[in-house]
Amino acid sequence: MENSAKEKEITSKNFIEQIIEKDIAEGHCKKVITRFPPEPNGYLHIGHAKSILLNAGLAQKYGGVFNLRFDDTNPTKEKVEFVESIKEDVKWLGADFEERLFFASDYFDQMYEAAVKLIKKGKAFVCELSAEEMREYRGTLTEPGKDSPYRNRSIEENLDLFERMKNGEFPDGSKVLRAKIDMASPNINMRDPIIYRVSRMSHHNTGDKWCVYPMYDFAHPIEDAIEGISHSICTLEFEDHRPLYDWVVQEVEYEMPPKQIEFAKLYLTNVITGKRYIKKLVDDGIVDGWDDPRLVSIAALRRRGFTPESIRTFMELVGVSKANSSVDYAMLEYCIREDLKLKKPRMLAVLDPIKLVITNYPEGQLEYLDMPNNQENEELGTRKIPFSRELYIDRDDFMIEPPKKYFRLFPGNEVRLMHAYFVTCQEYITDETGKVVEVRCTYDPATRSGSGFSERKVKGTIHWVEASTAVQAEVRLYENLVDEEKGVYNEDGTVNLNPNSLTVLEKCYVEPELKDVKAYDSFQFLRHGYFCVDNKDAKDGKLVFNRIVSQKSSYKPV
RNA sequence: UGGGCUAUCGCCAAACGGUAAGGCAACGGACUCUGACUCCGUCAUUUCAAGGUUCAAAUCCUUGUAGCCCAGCCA
Repeated sequence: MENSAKEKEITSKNFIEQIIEKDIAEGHCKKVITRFPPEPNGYLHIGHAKSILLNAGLAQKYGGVFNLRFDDTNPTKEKVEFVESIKEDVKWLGADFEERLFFASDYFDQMYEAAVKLIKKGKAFVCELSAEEMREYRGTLTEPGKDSPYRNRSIEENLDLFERMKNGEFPDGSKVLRAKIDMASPNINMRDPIIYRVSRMSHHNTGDKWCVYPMYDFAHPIEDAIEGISHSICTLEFEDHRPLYDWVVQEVEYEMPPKQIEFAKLYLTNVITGKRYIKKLVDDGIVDGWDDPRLVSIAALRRRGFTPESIRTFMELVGVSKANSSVDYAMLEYCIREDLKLKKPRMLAVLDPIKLVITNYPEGQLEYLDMPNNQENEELGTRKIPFSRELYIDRDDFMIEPPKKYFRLFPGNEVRLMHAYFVTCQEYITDETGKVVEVRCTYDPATRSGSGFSERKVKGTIHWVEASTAVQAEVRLYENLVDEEKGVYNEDGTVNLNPNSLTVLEKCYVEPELKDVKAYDSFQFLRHGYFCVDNKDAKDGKLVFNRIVSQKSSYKPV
């Protein structure tokens, strides 16, 4: 098959690709090696997905490799359960790290040696200032700091002290190892930064072997250098750390040192990404855990029914730059519609049912009609759908007094029942409150779908399910978790919640074909949008569908 | 008020001194057994602002303005 003209390619190169290509051209980089280096201290969200797919994509594009490395240098915050969930999410996104799964903690020996090397070069010293003193000596944003009184210890003393720190001879927080750089630097990160701290704590990977743990600024460049990372891609807030990164790789004397490149994080409009806010929502029972479909953790997106493909496309559309920006959620919705459109079967589902009785259809008769699974993709084949005298239709497909340009059912009007017959509304029945409970129609047998009938046309086509064979299901509709009008956060730091972020429809009817669906199966429900079987709640026998995204509609009732 | 970074359509984002790509959204219209999809059309005489250099500036220079990040023994 030829690529159709609609296949558009992004031809421009982002700034990182330009840097990499220049490095390759100038011989600074033999092989492109990238990495995603999460700290295993929480669940991944869509922001991480950008970094994962960026790094993995770059490696693939330039024939290099991509590593997954856990940056586990601070045992106080890390847990093995996060290691597992992160591995799962990265794989699900399709970022292939193959066997290259690494842990920063596996490099602790090398980092320790590197620290010793710095001490021997006179570039690091053991400091005994307390945390508060350290802060005072550091200076401020506008004033330089001053040298630690411990800065000029002899190399021998530093070596001895550092070894004893490692051996656990000193309590937590009593001593640190600091790089000797410049207390007057306008860049606070260069004011003799701490590179090792004492923490006599058990580590999830190395157990009780270590009593000292390296700081990020020291550990990270070494991790990158050990793995031969060519381009160490991180977010903007680390820009100020780059001089220190470069200092470390230079002083530890790595050949072909990695190059740090920063890009802007992904923000989405009207979503909550802050860990502490989400935690509060979970604790308060407002959302159903970290994988609540209204959230944008990878687990939530998966449960909601987003596909890895759609997220990859999204990241390509969003692009990479250094400008802080917030991408419209509609772009994500576009990507999932685009991905599912031709791949998924289009099914009949009635979310808010009213009964429709065809008075001139033989009682007790059940016929099966042919319906394509997806009219735009014949490969998905066809199926048989049952039809009889009694059906369900959606409440908003009938109106007693229709406004102008309403094409669906109303008294006296004829419409097509999708893939079935034309029906004309003769009367309707209401309950004591005036609510419509039943619509009574007559049908024209000559108008059967596929029969080639063309005597007359109808303006509206509505969807339906056969009443006796229909399967009951629960459908959950999601809206933004936050109130768009008011903005995400209040002045007091609380979140402006949208009270209608979740609508549960418990009495929906879907066609019998959907009886045996599996978790993560997804479908288009005609007129309603795309839906995914809930993998969590579907387990206890209930048939639960999450709406991934609604169908677009240009019809605006007046 | 020290340092670093950023500013191009409602939202992303190209353009690298040669006369403002593209996508999302929106809005018209055609088509339609989904008011969907598809198709066709509209949508920045101007790039945060003001000056300057140049035959030519979003791109270079100057001076401003706005936003983000940095003073963890977190990453």
